Amino acid sequence: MGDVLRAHDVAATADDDEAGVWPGELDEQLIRELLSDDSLLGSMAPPDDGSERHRSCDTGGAPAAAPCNSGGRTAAEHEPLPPVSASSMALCSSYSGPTIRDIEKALWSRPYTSSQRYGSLYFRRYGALGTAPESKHTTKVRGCGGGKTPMDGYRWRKYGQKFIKNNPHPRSYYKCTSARCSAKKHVEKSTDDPEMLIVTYEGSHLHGPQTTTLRRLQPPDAAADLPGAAGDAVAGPVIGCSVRPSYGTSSGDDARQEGNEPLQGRHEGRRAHGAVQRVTPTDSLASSLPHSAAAVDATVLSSSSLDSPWSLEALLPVERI
DNA sequence: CGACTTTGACCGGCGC
DNA sequence: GCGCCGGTCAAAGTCG
Repeated sequence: MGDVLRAHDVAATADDDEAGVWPGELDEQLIRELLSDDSLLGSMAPPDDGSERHRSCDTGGAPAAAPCNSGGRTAAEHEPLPPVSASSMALCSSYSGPTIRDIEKALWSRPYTSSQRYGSLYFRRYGALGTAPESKHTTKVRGCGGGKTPMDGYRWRKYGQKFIKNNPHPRSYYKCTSARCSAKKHVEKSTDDPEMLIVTYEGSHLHGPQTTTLRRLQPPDAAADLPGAAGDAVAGPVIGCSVRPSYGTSSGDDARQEGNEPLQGRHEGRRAHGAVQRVTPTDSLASSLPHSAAAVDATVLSSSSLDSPWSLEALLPVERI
């Protein structure tokens, strides 16, 4: 992490001289605000052993959950963490999500150097929130049973769905629910193999993986035997397949929708533009009830993914496109 | 009631 | 200029 800090400091200094487009103070203030969020704090546990147990970004293909912007944990390392509540302690004690090392690696997996990254020209052109073209990446993941999308530790809000030309399956559009985070993704089934989902991430997260909101917590009976759901409530970010019924993160819901065939009759005529499909609550519920956990692809919820939910194994980029 | 999804409409880029 | 297409918006609906 020290490397990140150093790079950040150097870059900030350089930028202050040049244009002040990306002042370090602003950076840290922003991060500090983001980290002040309880849900985020819970997910930002201290590194455990710093070992190579988590290989989140080794491949450079961790787009799925890599908070690849803003120096991630920088401010938190500068500042002592605020006192944590008992619940936060509980969160941390059972936390098995990304470590600082993961975030660090994610940061350094970016295809540009620190000077490029913080260069004023770069930010003048693309803005400071990580929406540069370089931050767009596509991965191919295996859908969880029924075409469900593995959760990637972030909370997404669906804001659109559309049928794309030459693909019988709809593409769903998601934004990160975190305030000021510009990360987006869209998910669509592969035309070649409906079991495979093509997930395209655009922009970068300004924060670590997110827990779900307490309001959305699953009743114990429904979540108890579900690897992803069980960890959801107490163990930080959820990675893996969503088996949550109708609520939870959107990344699970997208799969819920995509697991159903489009309503041919109603929207066939306007597929190419604005075509949408409606999934009845009954269908979505049935397809995502606990029993479907048995259908979860073994490669998705491997033991390693349970140990380190934020690891890339859990994020399942079967193939980087 | 708030969070979230659905879905028709709208907008801008691009090729012809 | 026109039409196609992908991406986004926002009101309405859904759910617990």
